[in-house]
Amino acid sequence: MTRLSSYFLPTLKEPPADAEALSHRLLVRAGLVRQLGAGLWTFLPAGWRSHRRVEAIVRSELDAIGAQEMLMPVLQPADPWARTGRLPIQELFKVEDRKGAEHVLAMSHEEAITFHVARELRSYRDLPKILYHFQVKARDEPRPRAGVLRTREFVMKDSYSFDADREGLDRSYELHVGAYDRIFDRCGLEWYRVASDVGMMGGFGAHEYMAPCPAGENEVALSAAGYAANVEVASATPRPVEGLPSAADAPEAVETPGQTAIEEVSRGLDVPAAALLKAFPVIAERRGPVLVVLRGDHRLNEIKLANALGEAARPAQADEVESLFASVPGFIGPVGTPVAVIADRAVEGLRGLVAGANEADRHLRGVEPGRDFEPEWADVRSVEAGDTCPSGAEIHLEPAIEVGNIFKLGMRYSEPLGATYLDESGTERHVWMGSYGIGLARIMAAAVEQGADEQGISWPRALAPFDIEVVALGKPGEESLEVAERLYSELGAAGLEAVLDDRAASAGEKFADAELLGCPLRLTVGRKGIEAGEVEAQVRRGRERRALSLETAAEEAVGLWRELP
RNA sequence: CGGGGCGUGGCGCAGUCUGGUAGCGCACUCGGCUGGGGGCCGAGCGGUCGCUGGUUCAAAUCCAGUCGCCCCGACCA
Repeated sequence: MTRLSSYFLPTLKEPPADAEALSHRLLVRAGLVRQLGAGLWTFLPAGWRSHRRVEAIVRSELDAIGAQEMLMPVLQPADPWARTGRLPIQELFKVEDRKGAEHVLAMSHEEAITFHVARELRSYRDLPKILYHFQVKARDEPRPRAGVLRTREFVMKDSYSFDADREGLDRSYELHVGAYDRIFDRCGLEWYRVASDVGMMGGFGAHEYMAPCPAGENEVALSAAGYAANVEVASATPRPVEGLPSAADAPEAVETPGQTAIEEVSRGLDVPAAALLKAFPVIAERRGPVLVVLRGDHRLNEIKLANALGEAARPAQADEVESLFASVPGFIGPVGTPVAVIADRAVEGLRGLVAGANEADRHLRGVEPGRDFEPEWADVRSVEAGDTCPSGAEIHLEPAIEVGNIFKLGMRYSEPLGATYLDESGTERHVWMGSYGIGLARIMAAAVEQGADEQGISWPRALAPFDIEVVALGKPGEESLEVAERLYSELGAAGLEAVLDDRAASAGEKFADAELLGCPLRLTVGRKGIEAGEVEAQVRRGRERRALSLETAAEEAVGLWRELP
């Protein structure tokens, strides 16, 4: 019997002063987690129960798609990391053993799993395989933050798929899509699967699972029509420009002394910011100088630009603007520029625009893309609230936390680590891989953020540390404790995990702590209730109360519990 | 890595500017009352003032260094 009188659940009236994020404050206050160092967190008994519930859900859905659980070490020899080129990663913890041999603390397990697969899987008959484990990941984060949301050590479920060809990888990926959708549904989260950037690793496709919450580090673009994308890659139709100046036969120079900012030129010439052409001089790694042109009220999205260029680019320095772009910082524009121009699609078809004249204190008006300069068109701007999605619905932006990701790796690891197999014709081929991660603590934190109210946490039924909290009121020795214990046992017999508040504390303290801990259902047993033949039930979410009959309280409570979210 | 802030009983804070007996609330212990929304009375326990060095008759307070933690940004394979 789990009794609060002896359970290690140190609740706090006030959150630690340095806690800002809601989940951080509440997980600490409710006695679920404690900090050991920057980005290093201990899960106390009740917090670990929640964590394990998440784990159990993840495990059951992965097992259901035929994935096989295993376990790989955190401490690993550095050599495979050197071979895949990941050794220089800043976030990778490096350690030496007593002999001076280089090791790492794994931040993920592609190297380890591929190492094994390369040795053990030889034939197309051995494929496909999906392998996974729950393991601590170590990352030397430049900036841990927000409690358990971004830490230097955390438990992740990561699975890896191994297939003979691209079609096989697609199938393994789709299996994970299904499993992940079910996992986040079962966890009771509001979530979105969004297309994501494949990043510097390349790869063949990736999605992120995002849970909207105020402490989220990412931003997702959502629409009522079901559009969902990470702003890193989101694409949308811009709001039309209002008050565009009339078109001209040819660009005409105007004096704009000292007006280097969009806002200043807009005011000086009395045209909307959207009628300006914003020009970003960048230096691409291989292509060299490129002038990127956007609508004046839009922002450049560096990730989309890198994807459009097919390589990374950096902003040009002031001296480079003069030497390479033959222009003047603040007055740079696409008309007459000696370098290649990439223009955002939002300016396609617009006329009567204003652009920098590539001379100090002058702009051009009446500019028309396609006539006055010939750009390469690309979608390189950041979407913003008020844009419309492909189905025509308005887009809004929300902060969200990434709770999972799925990634088509291809042969990124099987090549350097020599993971090959012989196909039906006896030809040696590389294995096609995918990797799929889920952060367990982040699911907890997201659930807390999404469900909390003024009183504290309100867990989704599937993740609560306990299904039901039974509160026994009255002085020690009174009948209510006996009744509460009986109720606890009946709930256990019915398959629910309860916790009993048998502490010698006042009713107010017990209620406050129960609402802080956030179990979905609270049953209160007190003298008055017993005399009236009743037990009070309070649903945590909404805090609605109702009376249950003393005799059938357990049975009624189980029924009530099953209806909860 | 750039910017900002904070380290004083378990938690939240005051005291630092202007050097002179370390304080408050909560928590905790004991006794009593109360017993359906953090209740009341009384008596207690508990602090190397992050650390090191310096200045001074005297340092939580001034100076130098250092460590730790938080927030914003950058970064986030």
